[in-house]
Amino acid sequence: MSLSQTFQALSEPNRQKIVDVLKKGELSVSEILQHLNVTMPTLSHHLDILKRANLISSRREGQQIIYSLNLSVLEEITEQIVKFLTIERLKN
Amino acid sequence: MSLSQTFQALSEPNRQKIVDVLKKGELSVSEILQHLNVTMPTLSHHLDILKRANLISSRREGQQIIYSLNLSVLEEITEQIVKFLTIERLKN
DNA sequence: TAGATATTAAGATAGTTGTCTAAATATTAT
DNA sequence: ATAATATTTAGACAACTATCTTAATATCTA
Repeated sequence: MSLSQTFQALSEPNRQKIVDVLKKGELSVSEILQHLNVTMPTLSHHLDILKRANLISSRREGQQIIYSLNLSVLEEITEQIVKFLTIERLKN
Repeated sequence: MSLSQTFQALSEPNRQKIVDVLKKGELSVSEILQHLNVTMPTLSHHLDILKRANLISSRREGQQIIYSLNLSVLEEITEQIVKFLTIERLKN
């Protein structure tokens, strides 16, 4: 999973919102939809992008598909980003 | 400066490379160019995007324009991103 | 097995992005 | 002043993205 793909996945406001609402716990597609101003197919598309970036996972539960954050992946990504954005300088 | 704009600025591989080479110190446009496979105008465009995202600054030095990272901004952004990607959970 | 509910897939379209070439601007040196 | 060097601006274009409507698929319930 490349850092570019991660940044790209997170660069869209709706997708940031999805990550944000999933922090509180897993949700079905319909539940996520209530937090956004897009149609179901558009949401589905965004979920697909986040899934390909390995940021979220889904499982079927009866009629519904439940999405949740990949917590361990998020931790790794956070580390990677910190490493990328941190400049090693001489300490005084 | 929004988190979306930051992510968007950093989602392009050439721009990541620019940030990366500037970690070692400030460079002129021509010097940065040597690390990338694009034309000068394309590089100029990417520098503009990074500048608008407040990630880099430029100053003229004679015939050259010298670019450098905005270190304090990078630190703030890192904090923001960590905050965004970190999920507060109950500790056992 | 129908009908209802939930989600994804397909196809179209407008807007955005990355790239280039050519031209303009700014500084230095002759 | 003119020419040379360094960088940005303008304009064009192909590729990509976000969005929608319509259609297809999957599951549950009666």
